[in-house]
Amino acid sequence: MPSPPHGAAAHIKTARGRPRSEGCHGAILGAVAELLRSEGYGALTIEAVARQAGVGKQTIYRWWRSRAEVVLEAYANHAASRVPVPDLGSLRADLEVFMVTAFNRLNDVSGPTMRGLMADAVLDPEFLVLMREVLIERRRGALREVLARGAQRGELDPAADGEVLIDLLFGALWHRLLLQHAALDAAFARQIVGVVLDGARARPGN
Amino acid sequence: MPSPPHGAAAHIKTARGRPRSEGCHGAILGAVAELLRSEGYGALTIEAVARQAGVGKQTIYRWWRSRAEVVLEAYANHAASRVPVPDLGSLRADLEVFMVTAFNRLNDVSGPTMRGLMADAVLDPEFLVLMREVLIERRRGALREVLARGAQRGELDPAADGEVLIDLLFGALWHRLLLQHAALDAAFARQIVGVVLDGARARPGN
Amino acid sequence: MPSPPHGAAAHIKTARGRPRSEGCHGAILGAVAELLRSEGYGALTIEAVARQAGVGKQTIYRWWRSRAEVVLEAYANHAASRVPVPDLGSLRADLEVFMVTAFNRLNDVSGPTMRGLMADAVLDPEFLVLMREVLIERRRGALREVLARGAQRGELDPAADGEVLIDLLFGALWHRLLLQHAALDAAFARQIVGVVLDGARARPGN
Amino acid sequence: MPSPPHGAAAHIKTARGRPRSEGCHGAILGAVAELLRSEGYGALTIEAVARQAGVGKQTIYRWWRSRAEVVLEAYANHAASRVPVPDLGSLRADLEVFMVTAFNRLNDVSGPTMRGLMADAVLDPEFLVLMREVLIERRRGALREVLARGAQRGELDPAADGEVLIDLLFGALWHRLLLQHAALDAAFARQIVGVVLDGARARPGN
DNA sequence: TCATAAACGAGACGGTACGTCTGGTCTTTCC
DNA sequence: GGAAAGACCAGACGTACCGTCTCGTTTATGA
Repeated sequence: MPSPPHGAAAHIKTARGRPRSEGCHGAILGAVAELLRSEGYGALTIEAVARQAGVGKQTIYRWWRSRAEVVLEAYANHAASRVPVPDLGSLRADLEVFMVTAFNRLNDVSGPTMRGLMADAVLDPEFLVLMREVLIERRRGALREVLARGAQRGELDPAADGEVLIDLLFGALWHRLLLQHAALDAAFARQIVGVVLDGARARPGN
Repeated sequence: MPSPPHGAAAHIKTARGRPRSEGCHGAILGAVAELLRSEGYGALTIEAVARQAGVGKQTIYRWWRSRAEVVLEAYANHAASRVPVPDLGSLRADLEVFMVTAFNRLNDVSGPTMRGLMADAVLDPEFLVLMREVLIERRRGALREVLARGAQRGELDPAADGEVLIDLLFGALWHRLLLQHAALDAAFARQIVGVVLDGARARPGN
Repeated sequence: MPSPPHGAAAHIKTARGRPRSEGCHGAILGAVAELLRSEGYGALTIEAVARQAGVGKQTIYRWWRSRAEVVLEAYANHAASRVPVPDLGSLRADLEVFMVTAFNRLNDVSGPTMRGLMADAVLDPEFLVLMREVLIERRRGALREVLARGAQRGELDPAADGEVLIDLLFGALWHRLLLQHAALDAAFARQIVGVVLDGARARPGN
Repeated sequence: MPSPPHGAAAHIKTARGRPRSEGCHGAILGAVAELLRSEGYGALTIEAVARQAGVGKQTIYRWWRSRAEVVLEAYANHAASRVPVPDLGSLRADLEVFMVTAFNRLNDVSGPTMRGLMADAVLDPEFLVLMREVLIERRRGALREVLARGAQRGELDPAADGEVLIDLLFGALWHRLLLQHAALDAAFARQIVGVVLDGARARPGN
């Protein structure tokens, strides 16, 4: 993420005085990553980040508007910038791989962070917009690509609305991620892709 | 909700001391409803509830463990106790009606509350368990009933896993509710039910 | 009192960050004085002081450890810094004037405050030490001076222990102040000084 | 102390209903003594006493008005009922023995309790009256007796005011007890009695 | 013998204040 | 003139006691 966040916009002019320290910026993001790892999202307060990073609170507020925005950038930096788009020649295979890849990342480390970000987004409309743009939309785009490739191959009913399919697939993912009532595993990936492609309706000929 | 909440559990025996006042209990829930309506989930603090209800803070903590638990009970009391299960003779119709009914409730008033509850559940594992039990599971049960009726009628592929279908349908609902990137309307209900039943795969004969 | 109170100790070095606001410090002491006057020692809570001074509670705790310490400083500021030491050429006259002066101050305004401070000191050993240092010892010193002058003039029995005389005189003062069983008036001053100098023993020659 | 305390006054009439339990009364006083010993005056709350005594709070309030009143009675019960009045044939000896006896009791166990009672008395005028009556006045009376005996023997200057002497002697005692700046020991007893009887003034002939 | 009435243990109740924590903002000095 | 440091106002947090108020139960007296 390039991240000249809020306020800094349109600093095309000379930028007098001491330039903003990239070192600070990095130290803050590093502190966030460290705290997420060691204490969890709940313990992540602006004050704790400032302490951990050896930075004044004001410096954090100069670059970001809220805890959630810092975390979002720290998270985006480290892992999410590239969402790989599989291309195996089959829509079903592509979707399954895509979902399993996403599941794996969530199960490994990023699950708690994503859950925390979503919680903050729900309570903070301004951040919700940002998160949709830099996190959600990026992933929807990747999935959209997969679907488009399938459509080109003629694997998709032309009447199907891609956005709805994306809502179904990501919806199922987020549902289990947030509620934790069942695992995000390969079986689940296969099942939701199966239903979304084939439907659950009984068919005479089967 | 029957709700002899925490600590009071299983006091079938004598129940000594002054009994807890149902009046207080109700006043608190009423205050929560009022504050949710007038100020929103964010402004809902224990202190504000106590003030509004004319009650000591300790009295709230005596009945509930956290803000989220009070809200959950207030919400469950007023609207959620009865989840209607449509029975129109067709699985597709039943599902569509079920989803549209849910959407309407969310669009009318309970959307913000549900979003707030989910945010708290994500940050508080203890509450997550409670919320799954009294809110989520109740709704899943209703949907499960609808699916079971369809299966009995032979409308469902016997190989389909009901829980997965439920995750897909509720996942899509929660996804749009939380991210607010698109409306929860009848069209969306029709679309997701359509995909879940028929699949999005292109079919030669169609 | 110069008063860079607790925690700030020995900051001879640079003192980074925003310096503590003398304005706040003064506003708090002013609020304490005002509340003591209008509501009395009992009504003086940290929260009331913060409210009256337009200050956060934390700011009070940053400067002082307890209610009693704030009051002590407020009191010391306004009245006690200078304990006048009379010098009339006679030990008896000096002692009587000293005691009457002290009585007058207590009868006018500072009586209730001194009683409150003593009550807190009795229940809080840490504060007791502080109070002895900045309030009691200062006054004992003044009385010690008076006695020393008398001794120089040869008016005191060289065998007499000054500290014991001070305990007797201040003891009598505090006794009536705390128990309120009799007035602190000029007659009492004359009487205790008389006994302490002359004794109450019957003497043949008298 | 006979102690049919407050409210019960003048029940000449039949006294219907269940009579007050002497067992409770005793259990409460015992709990107070125990708590004073083990936790100190500061930790002594009505709730703690009720818990320790296995008694409802209301029962305590039925007999006494405040914490201080319970403590006062517990203290008076166990030690203070009899203030011994020495009679050795000499005023000086009687006074010294009286003071040393008092000092010893304070140094042994009752010091903290007396200090706590005084702190409460200072903050609670109603209790101050009670404490003067049942604690202070009793002791002043004993000392008054000693002085009267001395006067009868012609050992006291007839012009001396006994109350002032008492204020001086008890004042010195309380002063050191409350401020803890020096020990209450036999030397101090001898010194204050010496000054009060002989005076500290230099005398030509001595 | 049984009704009345007060005391009892228990603990919920409305309050008040506590001391702590965090959020955002501001005000210094240092670089 | 940016940045660290940290003081500032504000206000919620959860806890501790306060003194009062129900409860159901117990223990007396008096009808």
